[in-house]
Amino acid sequence: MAEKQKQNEKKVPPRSEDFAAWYNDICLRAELADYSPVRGCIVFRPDGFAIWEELRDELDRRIKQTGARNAYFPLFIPQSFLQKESQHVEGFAPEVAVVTHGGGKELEEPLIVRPTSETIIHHMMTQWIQSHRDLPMMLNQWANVVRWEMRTRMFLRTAEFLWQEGHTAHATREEAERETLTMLEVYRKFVEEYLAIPVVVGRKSAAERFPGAVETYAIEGLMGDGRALQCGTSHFLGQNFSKAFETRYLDDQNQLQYVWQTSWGVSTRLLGAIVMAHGDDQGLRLPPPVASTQTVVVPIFRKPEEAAVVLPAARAAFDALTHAGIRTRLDDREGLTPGFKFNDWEMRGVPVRIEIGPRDVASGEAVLARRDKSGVEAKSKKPLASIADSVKAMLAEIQQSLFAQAKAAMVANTRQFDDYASFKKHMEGSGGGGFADVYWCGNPVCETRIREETKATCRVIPLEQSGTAGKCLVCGESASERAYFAKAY
RNA sequence: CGGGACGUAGCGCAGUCCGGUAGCGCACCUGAAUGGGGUUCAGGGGGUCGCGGGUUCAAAUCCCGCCGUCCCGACCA
Repeated sequence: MAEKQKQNEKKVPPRSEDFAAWYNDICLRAELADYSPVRGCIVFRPDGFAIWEELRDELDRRIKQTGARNAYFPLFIPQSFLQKESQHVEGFAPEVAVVTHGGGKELEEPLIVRPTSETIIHHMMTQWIQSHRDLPMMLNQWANVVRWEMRTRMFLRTAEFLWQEGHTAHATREEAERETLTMLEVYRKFVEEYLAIPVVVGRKSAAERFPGAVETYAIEGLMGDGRALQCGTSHFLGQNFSKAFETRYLDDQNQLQYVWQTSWGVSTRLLGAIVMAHGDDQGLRLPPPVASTQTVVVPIFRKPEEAAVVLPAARAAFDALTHAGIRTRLDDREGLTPGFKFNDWEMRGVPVRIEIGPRDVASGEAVLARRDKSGVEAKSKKPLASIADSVKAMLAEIQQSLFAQAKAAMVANTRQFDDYASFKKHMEGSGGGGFADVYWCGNPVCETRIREETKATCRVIPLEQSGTAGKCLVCGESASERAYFAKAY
């Protein structure tokens, strides 16, 4: 009840007090999304969808640079397709939505609403691939998928979500493995550079692997509460699907061969990652590249004669910024105090706010307030004449600083443990606990014990290893690799 | 799917025990003043009390049934 009452107060609940309530409240208040009448589904409001659009456009460019091309496959998939790969069906069947009726009649074969598109895309690839000259085949699609989840959380887990799923087929194992890692690196760079969210990169344990994959790789971020969030995955599928779907080609020796495949994706979950990795007590803090409003101009005046000088100056600044390619808004709403507007735009995460009042017009300056800092550090005066240059430079600095802050938080929240008791004690505490960097022998029994006793799971086995061996945190047997464990979303 | 709570204005809630004119805060609309960090005052609009049935002169309130939502546990991008 206390949680509900907070939503009605003016102030955002402090992030540190109740992270879950804070997160929900921010998503709703900043108008990123709203609940829908359909259980488990959310509505993306314009401010939230704009972030997705910016992110999507940039990632789409980067994906195309690797040689993949976009296509679009149907939402409906024959139920029998899902059943062709045994691991795959086992993993997805429980959460699949099934269409049994259409046109007023029961369908001869039920259709599933795609939870992911491996099966239908591989089915089509089988038709399209005959020769080694048809390879590699690299496809990507931007689509919605449905997974019937029992528990949902805004952006992080919803019954329907938007994503990008890449599917590639290659002549050799080596080439497919290389593609898997290439895309993993595309995701790492994208999430770190564009969203300013630092991640750890690595391989998933067998238990966390994508159903049907030989190997799954992921990038994992750490959220503001110390819990981990999987931000993107890249799977090496081996020949599991090509054997199930008979996807074969004739090689240059005229021998029939099964193709080697990959799939990789990121979803609207990244919006949740942005909120949780950067947000603070005042609300959202958007990385400039994805902010639908990068800067807002707030004119300040009391009397009509002040408005007469301030408003034209504010409009001139707005025009200059817009012409410089900066996504700008002019907040000339009447009847709201400047203080209210400041708080409002801070809550919505706008990176730079520009205050223009009579004093500023007189001195030919404007007050710039940057969202990545607080207090006196956040405000500075800049000449109105070159406002666009100042804002542009500031946006770049903010991007760097948001990443640096998130990186520092991740480093501070990553701890090495070499005895199980202290690890367990640390993870048992309330809150996330951050990343635990530990030696693990690779035995699923040890992994299960950790999960059951601490709720932490193996997030990733980092690609970069020191090379030195140690003893497994749980069983004490020799372990050749370190793994990151954390409580995850 | 198991355990708990809840459903009354757009949102958050009181009223339910003990039946008797539908209430508060926020938001919204109008007006005036205010305006460099969440303004103030005045006036105003808005509800088949989740749905269906029953008891009663009378039901938000009591009884029965249904539906839905949220929280906690097992599975998941």
